[in-house]
Amino acid sequence: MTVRTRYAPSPTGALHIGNVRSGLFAYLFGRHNHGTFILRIDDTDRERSTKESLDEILESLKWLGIDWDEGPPDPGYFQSNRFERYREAARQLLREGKAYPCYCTAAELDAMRKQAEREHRKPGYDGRCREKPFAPDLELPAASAGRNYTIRFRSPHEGETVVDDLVKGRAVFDNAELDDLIIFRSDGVPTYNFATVLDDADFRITHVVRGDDHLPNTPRQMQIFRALGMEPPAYAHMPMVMGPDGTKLSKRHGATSVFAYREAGYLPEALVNYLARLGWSHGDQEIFSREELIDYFDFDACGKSAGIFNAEKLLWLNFHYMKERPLAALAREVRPFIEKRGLTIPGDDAWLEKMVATLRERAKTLVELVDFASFYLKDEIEIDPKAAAKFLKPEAAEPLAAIADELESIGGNLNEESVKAAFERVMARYAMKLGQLAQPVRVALTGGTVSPGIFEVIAVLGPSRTVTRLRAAIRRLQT
RNA sequence: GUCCCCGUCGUCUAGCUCGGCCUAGGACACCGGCCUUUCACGUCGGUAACACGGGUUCAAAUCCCGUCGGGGACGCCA
Repeated sequence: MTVRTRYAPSPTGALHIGNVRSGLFAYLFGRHNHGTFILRIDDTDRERSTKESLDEILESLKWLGIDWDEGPPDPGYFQSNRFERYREAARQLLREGKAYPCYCTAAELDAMRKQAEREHRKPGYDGRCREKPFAPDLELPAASAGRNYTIRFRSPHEGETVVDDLVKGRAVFDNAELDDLIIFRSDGVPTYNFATVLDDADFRITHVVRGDDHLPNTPRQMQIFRALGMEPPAYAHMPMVMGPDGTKLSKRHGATSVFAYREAGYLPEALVNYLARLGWSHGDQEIFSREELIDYFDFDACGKSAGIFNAEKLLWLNFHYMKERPLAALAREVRPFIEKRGLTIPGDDAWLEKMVATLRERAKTLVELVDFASFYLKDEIEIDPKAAAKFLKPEAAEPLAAIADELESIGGNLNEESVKAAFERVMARYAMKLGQLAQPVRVALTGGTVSPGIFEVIAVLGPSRTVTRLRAAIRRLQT
């Protein structure tokens, strides 16, 4: 049997990193088994579904490198195009007496829930319309017809439903606990639990991989499968991702969308590696290529407990992947972040690569790298007054002038080696240590006391900007 | 409240299936040393956990029971 897995996001908002992790696991399991990975769009809620969020979801998945074998743009993979199929299935259940109309109003249901809560029972539907007679060829509700009833699934009350979960193990639900859920709303729209079952059935999904917040839905979905005369697929419920406060990760925990991480200068490999490693492991290994992830992925190696999202570890992984990227590729990634700030790059690709090379071990994200790069990119630098007070003192003027002259005469032959030689000559002349000369130069060239190695900085900056800045600093300390 | 799930360093985890190799390993973070022109990188070292209580056993992080704690679900949302 060929494995078929699916990911079924709702286009009602940004693609959330907690949510996309379930998709990643479904993808990895599918690929690991040389199966088919399907993307399906759960857009039954037409009110909240938007084209924008659909586009964002698709683009986020592509950015992460999660590619699907079946799905959009094929219209057959949108729930909104499958309504007739859901209606047909609902009519079948009605004919067979496995579903029934419910005429309760929202207010009645609400009162029912409150009552149950008072009596310390599970709030749920009490089945008051369950035994009312109805015509087996009853029309389905429709918004246009204004039919004021819903269709409920007649859930078996006897026995129990067993979920043999691939991650969690066996979970047993007493059928008496499961109330009759609505499968069709009064406006003629099928509900999630019903549409999902039909989709999983029709697309011949063999393994449903999703977050464990869906575990309580599973016995209900299994019952619907059986009522429809089909066997349910296998289920794998992944533990959820929590925020630092230990509750379900949500917007109030800060950046949670895939786009937000892309904009913050993260590399997709880092996010994928992090998400995969949260809740799954392969011995002591921390770094995984996509191929390794696919090779090693297995539900047996998935943990059962929820994990807290740790931004620091993601940062460390991102740093790792930035160092690992070939320089030219990293420079290409950096470019748009520079442009986004309205800065221009004063050199060609080779220059940009040299610049990036000096910064890549000092930045954990692309954004941070560009933050550090501003002294390379701007014509006018701002000198930190505290740094100036400490290093740009009158006695620095002479050596600074000397190094400026040296560098000016090197001119076009300037490189790390020739800069180093120039520094050594000046240090010898004034009997200085490298630190005594390097710090004032650093402040003059970068505006602060922290930067890449001073020889590299000068080599990247080039003779003319270097000399200009040195002389500006000399003028500054003389006034 | 009811049902379901979960419980190893602050965090992610290895070990738990088949009890002894665990004076519990790795990673992030943190602290300290080294390297050093600053900051980083790197490198070396350190602090830090089997939720608790009962069993079973010669022996339990590993098996059983209970307690406590955390999370999730209880919608004409998905």
